[in-house]
Amino acid sequence: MFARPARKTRKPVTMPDDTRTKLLKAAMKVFSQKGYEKATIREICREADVNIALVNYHFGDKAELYLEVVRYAIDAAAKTKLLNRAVEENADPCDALRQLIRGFIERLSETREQFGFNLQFIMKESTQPTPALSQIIDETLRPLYGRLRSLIGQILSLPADHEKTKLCTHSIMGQVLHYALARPVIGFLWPEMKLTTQQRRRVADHIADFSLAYLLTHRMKPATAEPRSFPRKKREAS
Amino acid sequence: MFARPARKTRKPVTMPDDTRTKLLKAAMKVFSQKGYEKATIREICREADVNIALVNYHFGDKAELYLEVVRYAIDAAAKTKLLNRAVEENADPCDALRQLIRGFIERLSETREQFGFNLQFIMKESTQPTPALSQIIDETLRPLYGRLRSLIGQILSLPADHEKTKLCTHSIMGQVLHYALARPVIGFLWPEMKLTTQQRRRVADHIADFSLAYLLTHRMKPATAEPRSFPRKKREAS
DNA sequence: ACCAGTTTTAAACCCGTGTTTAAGTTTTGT
DNA sequence: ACAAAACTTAAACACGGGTTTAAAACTGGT
Repeated sequence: MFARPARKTRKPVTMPDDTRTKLLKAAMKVFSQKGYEKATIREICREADVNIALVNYHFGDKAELYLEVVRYAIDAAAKTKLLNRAVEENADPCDALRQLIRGFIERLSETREQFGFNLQFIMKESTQPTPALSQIIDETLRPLYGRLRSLIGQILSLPADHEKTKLCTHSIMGQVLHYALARPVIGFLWPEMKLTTQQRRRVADHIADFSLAYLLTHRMKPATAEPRSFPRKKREAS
Repeated sequence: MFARPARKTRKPVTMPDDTRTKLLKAAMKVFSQKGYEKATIREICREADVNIALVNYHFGDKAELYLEVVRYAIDAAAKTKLLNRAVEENADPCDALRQLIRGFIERLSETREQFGFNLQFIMKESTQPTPALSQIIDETLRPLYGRLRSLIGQILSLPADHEKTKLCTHSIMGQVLHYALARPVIGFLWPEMKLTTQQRRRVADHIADFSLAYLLTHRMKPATAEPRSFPRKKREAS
């Protein structure tokens, strides 16, 4: 409401260690578990074993702490280039797509890992966007979306921003996100379905098969003549 | 904490009209827009043009009001048998599936309509389940899930509880829910994409085409010999 | 007209939230 | 060694949430 007490020492001279990062880690954990709204700064501070006032001292307010956590997570995510590699290493766009889906699902699933839940993060806010949402999307989801689109465009022999390309892209994203987002619902409907490592792989391959069935039969220029039967269970090392 | 002032007149002798239903309608609206947590009793009462204390007088507390709203919505949903009709009226399971997807997307999209957002309701809770979730799923989502599964099982010539059947079912549900759930995300990635009535239809048909491509080429018994080319843009009256 | 029961009202209550204060303690530069 | 800056602490503050109260207004029956 009124002016904040002029304490804006963003980056102190000391090592960027101790309290600030303790808070970041704790916040990361709590935010990802509870979501922005339900996460309380008291719990974060308890988790970090730190005084309540310190989050305001170091970050200003809850929203800025959240943004900082997001940046932190994004940074960590940028280092795991799994998804990019999938595209670069595979000449065949179909293989790249399959790989991309696998990596995506892997990332979405490993919630407990230290840097695994970036995207889960994103989606948790998706039904009621936070101010951070647009930034998150800009910095992580949009490039991935573009990559996916150009890949699918390749397969379809269509431009990346063609409507059909986009529809297909969202069809695939929808399937992938479903398993990450609606887990509780799936749990009720399909109790035996635990997302173990193997099953994740099965699910990913299913999504790839399911989607390629359409993509391969709807390419615009059937360059290699007739729509050949699909390489359904084309397994390969990750 | 301690005993509630013994006012439990669930159904008064007077017509079940006025205040109680005003509250139900308002609560339905607000809950569906904001979700359980962020919806405030004060806003609901303001919306219903009614005193704050009345929700506690008529329903006990917020949770019971919520449950009552859920029951109300389920009841309303049961009356609109759009989805069931889609199955009964179409001999061809593919047509039934397309119709089902259309109806599903329609239901999910028309948030403003009086009884449109039952399912939106459900999904909003899916990332952070409320106590009501299990009941909702049992009473509405599960039968729909079963219907979808048996339909897909028919197309695939597989039992309804075969793993592949389930995977395909979730693939389709994933796509459909994606457009309802992750709307904000889609909005960022694809700003031109407004879900108008026509575009909803396009999306629904795309999902149907996209999914049938796989289903029709992976039936177990290719009863009618070769996998015939798909009836891609098979429009028909709703 | 009166009364008992039901419904409504305005005002509070209690609690948890994010935030701030004012005073302490530690660290740092000189 | 000493002062200034950085950091930490315990305690409050302000606000909004759900809930409750006690009294007023409204019924319907006799």
